[in-house]
This record gives sequence, structure tokens and C-alpha cells, in this order.
Amino acid sequence: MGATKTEHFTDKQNQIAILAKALGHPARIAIIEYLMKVDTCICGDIVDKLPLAQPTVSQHLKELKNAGLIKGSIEGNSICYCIDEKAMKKLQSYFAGIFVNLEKKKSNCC
Amino acid sequence: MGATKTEHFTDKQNQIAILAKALGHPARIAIIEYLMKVDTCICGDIVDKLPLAQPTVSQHLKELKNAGLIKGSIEGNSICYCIDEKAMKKLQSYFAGIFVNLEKKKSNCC
DNA sequence: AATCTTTATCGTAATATTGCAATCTGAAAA
DNA sequence: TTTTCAGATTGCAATATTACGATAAAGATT
Repeated sequence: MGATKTEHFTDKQNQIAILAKALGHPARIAIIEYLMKVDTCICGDIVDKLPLAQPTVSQHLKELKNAGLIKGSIEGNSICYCIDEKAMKKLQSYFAGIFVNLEKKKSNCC
Repeated sequence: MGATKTEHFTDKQNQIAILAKALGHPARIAIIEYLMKVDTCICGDIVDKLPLAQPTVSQHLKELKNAGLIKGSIEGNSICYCIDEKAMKKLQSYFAGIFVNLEKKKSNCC
């Protein structure tokens, strides 16, 4: 054991979980926030902005990329990373949906 | 190593990461979705709805509770869990903010 | 070509997560 | 009070994550 039993859940549940998991680390939140702030997404100085060693940052970038939250394109010698809007929209609308639902039953217990 | 270096990040970044991490498992997404669907939050049959053993479900509930996403109150013999709107709102507005920001700079690279 | 710069990958150690059987706790029912 | 029932906790095995030094890969610069 130790492995998540993904086969027992719906595709959508797994998809959202993958996205949420990828954001479940402060370094990766920091990366996303940095990518948002920077206009030109000439990245690579991400490493300089984070308090982590270069291989660690590279690994976090890989995880964000695997989850589909960012995409990178080769820019000469270096690499240009930026946020993938589609994935971000998926998360945004998921939570918006939950929130609307909660408002509706503006209830009750606990 | 192996432990997240939370001290290097802002409180807000850590907070969002904690919430996201708690949702980073399909079983916990399924729990949240079930709690949303059920009107009366008389819970406890969550175990029956999930393809996991009772101790495992109990652990997932604990993690959601620790993150602040759900709250539980003792209801006689059993326990009544439900979603904590405040935490959900925090996530919702965070992603909404990101999304607005991305729309604004409807740009450019990658 | 030799070197530099940028990013990825490998290997490894420390720690965390996932999952469950067994067991405990505490309230309700008998 | 004994039994029963709902949940939590413990203990453990399997696996995943986090972090980084060392090194590799590949384009840029000299």
C-alpha cells in the first residue's frame, strides 16, 4: 500500500485531485504566483526567486507541468515557462461551482 | 530532507498549499462532493459510499478537518461532518483572483 | 574546439502519505 | 451492567514526496 487507489474514483475526481495535489506545496504556489506577476515569461530566474536549490526547483516545475498547470517552450538557450490557462480555469470553475452550491443551501448545521 | 521547507514561504502561500494539498486526493474530493450533495449533513455513511476501509476514511476525514475544509460535531452516537464554507471561499476567491489576472494580460508567449 | 550557461536527470537520504487489520473509546440500547 | 454500534487511534508495510549534490545535455559564446 501507499499508492492511491485511483481506479475507484471518477475521472473528474482524479483530475481535480491531480491539479490540487500539484498546488499542494508552497514552492509550487510561489512559482505560479511568480509566473503571474512577470509579464514577459522569460523564466529560469525562478530559481533565483525561490529559496531552493536548482534541481529542486526543476523538479517542482516538472510536477506542475505534468499536472498541466504550466507549459514550457524552449527559448534559445533557456526555457520559457508560463501558466496554462485551461487548467487554471478548470480549477477556478470547479471551486466556483462548489461555492454556488454552498450558497444555495445557505443552511443549517454544524 | 523530505520535509517541506515551509519557513521560506509566506503565510498565505503556505495556507493555500495546505488547502490544496488536502484536496490532492480523489477520496477527499469524493468526500467533499458527497458532503455537498447531502442536504442534511448527517454523515457517517460516508464510509459506505467510498471504496475504502473505515480507518482509511477516518484518516482522510481527519486530514480534511486539520486543513479546515470540514468540521464535525458530535450528534448523539454518531458524528455530523460538513463543509467549512470559510475555507472553501478562501480557495474559490484565490483561484478567481488568478483567473482574473490571467484574463487581464490575455497575452502572449508559450 | 573549448568553455560557459541553463536546465534536466540521477542517485540517495530523510520524511510523508496511503491503506488496512486490530484495537480502543464512548455513547446508546438491551 | 452487558452488549452493540459508530468512529478514532495504533501499528505496520508499501509507496511517494522533498531536497540536494553530482553530473549530464544542449545551445550560446568565445
